[in-house]
Amino acid sequence: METAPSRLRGKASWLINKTSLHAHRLITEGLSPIDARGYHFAILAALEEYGPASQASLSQRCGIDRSDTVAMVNELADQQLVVRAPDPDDRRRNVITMTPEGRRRLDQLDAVLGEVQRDLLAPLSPADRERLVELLGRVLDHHTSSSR
Amino acid sequence: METAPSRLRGKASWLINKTSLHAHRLITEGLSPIDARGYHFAILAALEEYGPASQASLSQRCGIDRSDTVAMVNELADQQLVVRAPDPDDRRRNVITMTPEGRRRLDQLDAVLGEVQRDLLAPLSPADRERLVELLGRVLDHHTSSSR
DNA sequence: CGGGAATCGTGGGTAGCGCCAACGGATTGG
DNA sequence: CCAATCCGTTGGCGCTACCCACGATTCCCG
Repeated sequence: METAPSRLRGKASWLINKTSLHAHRLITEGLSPIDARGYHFAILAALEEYGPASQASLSQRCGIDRSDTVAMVNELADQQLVVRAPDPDDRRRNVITMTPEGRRRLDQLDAVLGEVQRDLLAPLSPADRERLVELLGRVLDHHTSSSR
Repeated sequence: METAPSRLRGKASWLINKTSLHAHRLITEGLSPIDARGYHFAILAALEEYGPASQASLSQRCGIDRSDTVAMVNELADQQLVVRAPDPDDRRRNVITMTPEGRRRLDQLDAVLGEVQRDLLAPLSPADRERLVELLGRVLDHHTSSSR
């Protein structure tokens, strides 16, 4: 196999993009057999951590576009993992609530994604994995706080 | 600002995907004003490091699909940064050669992308940036060697 | 209290990226 | 010499992340 140019290998943006592709592939491979996708996990996780919420706050918390959130909530509602009801206090809003099935589904997705993390970070020691997560978290915090 | 669910923040795949998006945004913002794109840099870098090459070896080295390489070489050739000529030794192949303008362009793109790296990794110390690049490099090596 | 600004859900559309299928021309290997 | 392979090229697909526009609702302020 021919090696990648060292100028590329040294660019963090290149490494991140390529790694992101691998991660994305692993995720869809792991999730599509059980008819799920990454966004489902994000939304369920937000519901579990913060309780019932409007679609707007879900999309803001998960970094998903409002339009796309509609589709995700549709899918989750179709699978009875979530209930969408108009908010009596503010009739512009929908209140999205996780069902018990949704709660179970969240655990299932978390297990699958945990497996994916292990595959993805296979060559790294536990300490190195933590270090990577910490570094990326710092980068992400910086960019999401400065842009908002 | 509402915080992302901790279940998401702990997943390396999520952090990587989000960071990749920021990187991608910074890159296109930096490159589109000068009518360039990330792939251009990749191909020029490969040509500089390994000399004239066929499109097939370029796409393999850069991890770009053969189809997309055609378009990229078209764009680079339109801008006189690269010359495409049939290979007399193997008439299936084209030999792609970087022009002096291409060489200069490579330096320009490298400068812009260097700036992007600085913006992207702004919150990290030089040592941390190196660490991040090293960790991602290990991950990437593992996945590209095991799949090929 | 009234009306303009902002918010929410929703539908529609767009652009780029990564990928695959297929083909004709050329070369290689058995 | 025939089959398998390689190379460049075209065309198309699916997904993701966006953006805009719209009606309905609520908020804010004069």
